[in-house]
Amino acid sequence: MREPTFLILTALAGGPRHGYGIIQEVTALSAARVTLLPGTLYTALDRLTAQGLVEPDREEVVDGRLRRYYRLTPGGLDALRAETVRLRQLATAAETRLRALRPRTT
Amino acid sequence: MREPTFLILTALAGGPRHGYGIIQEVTALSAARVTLLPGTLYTALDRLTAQGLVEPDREEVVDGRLRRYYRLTPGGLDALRAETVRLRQLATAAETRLRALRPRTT
DNA sequence: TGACGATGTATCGATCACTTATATATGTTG
DNA sequence: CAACATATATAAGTGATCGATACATCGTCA
Repeated sequence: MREPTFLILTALAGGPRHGYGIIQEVTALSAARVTLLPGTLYTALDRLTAQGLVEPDREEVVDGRLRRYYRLTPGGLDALRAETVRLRQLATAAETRLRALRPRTT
Repeated sequence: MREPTFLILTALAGGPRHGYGIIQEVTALSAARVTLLPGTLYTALDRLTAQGLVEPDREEVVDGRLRRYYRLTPGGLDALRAETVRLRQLATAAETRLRALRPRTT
């Protein structure tokens, strides 16, 4: 799973969101480091839906504009949990080696 | 940067390694979760060399077989550090949301 | 009123890292 | 002598993302 996909699932862990809302949420939770492009978002939502990690929630019309909401499935939540563990393990493994590289330089 | 690339840099943070040695190192530090394939490794080494993150170290012949060693460049070390911070932040952001999802279920 | 930017969804082509498969060669082990 | 570990290399294919474009509504500003 790549970064944009991971961030989409993370955003949806905060509750159902519509596409544009996910973009804003991802911008916020990544401290503006990642800005989802429409091409990435909507193809990812289709793919995640096909994989059963995400599902349509509801549709609303606000100010004449359609909002299509999505939510995490139980499987999507599991996938997010597993992926989070994986990322933390990767980070920890690298941090251990980086720390060993400068043993008390101070 | 994808997982295999990250693990290659992490392996090289432990000192210069030759290709096959990197494969073994990555298997070890990922707890056998990731097994680098030759196609992934050698194309990644070429790419990382072209990007200046890795450079040739030395060559040895052991038991009639060539070993081509690589080492991290200062830029490669910086990239690994930055990437590690990024992964840690991603994991932390997701963990925060996952924790909020079940507030003291016990 | 007319242009621009924010909101909102959609799709196509290109890129890039990775996978899969294959190739070649040597040393060790059964 | 066959199978496996060691060691490097490359070509074809896949899949997620990027970049670009498209279309429509609403609010703002000149």
